[in-house]
Amino acid sequence: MPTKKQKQVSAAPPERRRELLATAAEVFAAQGYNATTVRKIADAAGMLAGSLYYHFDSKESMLDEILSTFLDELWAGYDTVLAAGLGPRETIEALVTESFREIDRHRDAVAIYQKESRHLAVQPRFRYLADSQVKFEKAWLGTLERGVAEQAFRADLDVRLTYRFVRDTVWVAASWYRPGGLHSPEEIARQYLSMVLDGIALRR
Amino acid sequence: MPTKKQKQVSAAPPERRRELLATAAEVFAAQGYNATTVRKIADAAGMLAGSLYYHFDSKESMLDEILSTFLDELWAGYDTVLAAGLGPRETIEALVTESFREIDRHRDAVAIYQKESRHLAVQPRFRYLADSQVKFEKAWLGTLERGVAEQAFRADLDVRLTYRFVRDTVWVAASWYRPGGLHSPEEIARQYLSMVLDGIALRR
Amino acid sequence: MPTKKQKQVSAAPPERRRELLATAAEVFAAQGYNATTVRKIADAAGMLAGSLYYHFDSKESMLDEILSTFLDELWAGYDTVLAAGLGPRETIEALVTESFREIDRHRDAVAIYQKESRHLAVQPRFRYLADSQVKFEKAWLGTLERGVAEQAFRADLDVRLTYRFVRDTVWVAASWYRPGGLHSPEEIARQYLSMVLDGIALRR
Amino acid sequence: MPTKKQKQVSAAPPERRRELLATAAEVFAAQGYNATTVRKIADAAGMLAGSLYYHFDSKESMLDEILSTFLDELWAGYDTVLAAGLGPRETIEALVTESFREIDRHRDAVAIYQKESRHLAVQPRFRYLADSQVKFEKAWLGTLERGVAEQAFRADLDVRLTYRFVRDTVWVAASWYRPGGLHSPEEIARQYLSMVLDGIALRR
DNA sequence: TATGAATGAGATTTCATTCAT
DNA sequence: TATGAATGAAATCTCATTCAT
Repeated sequence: MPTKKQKQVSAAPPERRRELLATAAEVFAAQGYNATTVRKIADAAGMLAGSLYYHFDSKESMLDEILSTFLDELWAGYDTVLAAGLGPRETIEALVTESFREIDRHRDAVAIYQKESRHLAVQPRFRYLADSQVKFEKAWLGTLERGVAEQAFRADLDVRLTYRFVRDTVWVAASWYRPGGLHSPEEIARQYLSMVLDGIALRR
Repeated sequence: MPTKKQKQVSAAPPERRRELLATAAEVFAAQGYNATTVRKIADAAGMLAGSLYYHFDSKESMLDEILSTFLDELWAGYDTVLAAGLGPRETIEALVTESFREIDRHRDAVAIYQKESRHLAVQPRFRYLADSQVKFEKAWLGTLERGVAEQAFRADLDVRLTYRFVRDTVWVAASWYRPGGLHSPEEIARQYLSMVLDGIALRR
Repeated sequence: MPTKKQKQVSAAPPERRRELLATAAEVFAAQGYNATTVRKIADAAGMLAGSLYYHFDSKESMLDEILSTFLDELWAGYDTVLAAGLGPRETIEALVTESFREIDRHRDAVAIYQKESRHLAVQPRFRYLADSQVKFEKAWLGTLERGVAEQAFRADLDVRLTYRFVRDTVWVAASWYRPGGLHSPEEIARQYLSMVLDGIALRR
Repeated sequence: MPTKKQKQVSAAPPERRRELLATAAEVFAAQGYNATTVRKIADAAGMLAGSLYYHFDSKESMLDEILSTFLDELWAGYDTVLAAGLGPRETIEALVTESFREIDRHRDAVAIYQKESRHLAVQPRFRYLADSQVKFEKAWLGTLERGVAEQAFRADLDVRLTYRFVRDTVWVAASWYRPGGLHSPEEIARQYLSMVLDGIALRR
């Protein structure tokens, strides 16, 4: 039964949008949002700059949709993990693994997020970035604190510093990660977790 | 390393220049290079946009001077460390500590470097960024490999992954570091090293 | 007078055309011709912008048809009045009454005419607006002059000023007139004529 | 003592602005706001389109400044009249005369106001147009009502209709008025008042 | 040294119009 | 008849840069 492409019954309209957003995300990630002209996006999509405005209100709304779509999916994954009732170490392991999966699925969006979220977050339109940031910190920092209390994590470290360490460590990976590379997201997660949890020094 | 452009105006008091560059760096770091208009810099410096051109050739040359000054100093520090003939673990410790000191001294430049160096490096004018990158990798990766060989570091990790892990982990700190905060650069370095080398998990 | 363009699509049901023109006229009148996008018209008509082009050549041709239809009807009425051989005062009364009837029937067209005719008239396509203007002035000014000569109207006024006064006085009414309001066009005409002819001051 | 141009001591900066606004107003009045491109304004001012943005934020802000400046002056004049404690007929006479003086001084702004104020007034930025409208109606309608009560004006007319009649009759004059023409504003006001108050019909 | 005004190139956006389906 | 997608021209606006004073 050679149905290469199942008919998009009701999911028809967003199809083109999604393609265009993927293209835009690629260019944004590669060149930076501000350095990206809509003409570059249109070129990459094989159309004229003005034509993009049939699909989107503005360059900014493309950025908005890219980021919010990513964050929605990220939180779907995180919320599942957080609701699973795991111990602190297992929660951290699951969050890190989930993060690398998201990087794998949304590499461009993550890269954009890394570079732009800080100065975007002050704009009302992008308030949700700041909100997400807060929720994010609550989840990770809370887990780390629980881990210290339950003697899963070291107590001699500034927990806030630890939080930043783990957070940055994971997410900057998006800047060099290439989907379809040598390592699967799970494999990268495994090695990262090993380093983060046990260190890189050889134990004697 | 960056070859310094000839100073543009003969006897421009270096004092004012430095102030203006610091101002520019602050704005670049906060808003991103492309999103920063010369007007914003001028506003922050209390002058009109056109007046900046008495001091600098162009917006790009400000960026250039900020980044090259930073890299010059960074390499002065690194080269001293690398010439000291320390063991691999001690070398890593010294490099990390030196890195946090540079973040302390050049926070804005580091933040700019993080955000912009990738797409700048392709321009001839900023070739030195790519050169530095190569030299940087040689120093760190080499030290890590030496450490594995000398059984200072674990052999079961992908060393390239380890390199990125350590590199990113240290430098992203510039994105949240505030000079004059709770911890001195040395204290932060100490804790970071402890995490990187020994992990955050409690050993039983 | 406007020479009708050939109907663009052979058997386009004139019914739908008329509806669409009424819709277009409404939007033109409310927002101004230039500020009206074809999308706004299409929205108001419950279709997509491109679909309008099945019915009309262009946005301009809609405007053309609205204005020429209105002027055709206006002149049918005026010509009847002018051919009736009335005295000057009675002619003015009849013209004013007829004008308010036209405002009642073509409110939007009149409003558009008021706002746009001056700058449209220079275009060849809209030459008929200028022609109408000339014919209009001839009819009114002539009647007023005849009235002065026959001692129906005051001789101490600049007749040109009087002409403008009467003309404007009547037609601006389209800007506030709402069909189906308190007063019938005939009643408004009566009161306007009373003011124009006898003034608003109480006679002692 | 040939002082052609007194030195503009403190009023220096707005000089250029005022010139440019006058130019813009001229073009807006002639072609309509929407049909006027900033390029046309710039051409008329002998500069490039982009250069206008050194002086103004946007095309809209030029319009805003033109209209608000006009209304400020108008109300200064009206308020003086209204505060003078005149009888109703004398108040109407003074308001009409003042109106023609404003038309003389701000012909372009008045023409723009006539054409654009209705659809602008719905925008928050131009709320003051609606406010002014209300205040305007209060002043004129109030005076007319007082005049009816004090038997200065006819009681057999719909006063609201009378208000519109007088209001429109005066202000549309801006559409044909040319400063420096045959009649001074005062002379036009005199004849208009004569028509409005006593009618154009010859009394027997 | 700095200002005020402008340039000119290019960016984003708008919109009437077209056209295959 | 209408839709969905696009074109292409032009409009508004931005901004690094220049320059006379």
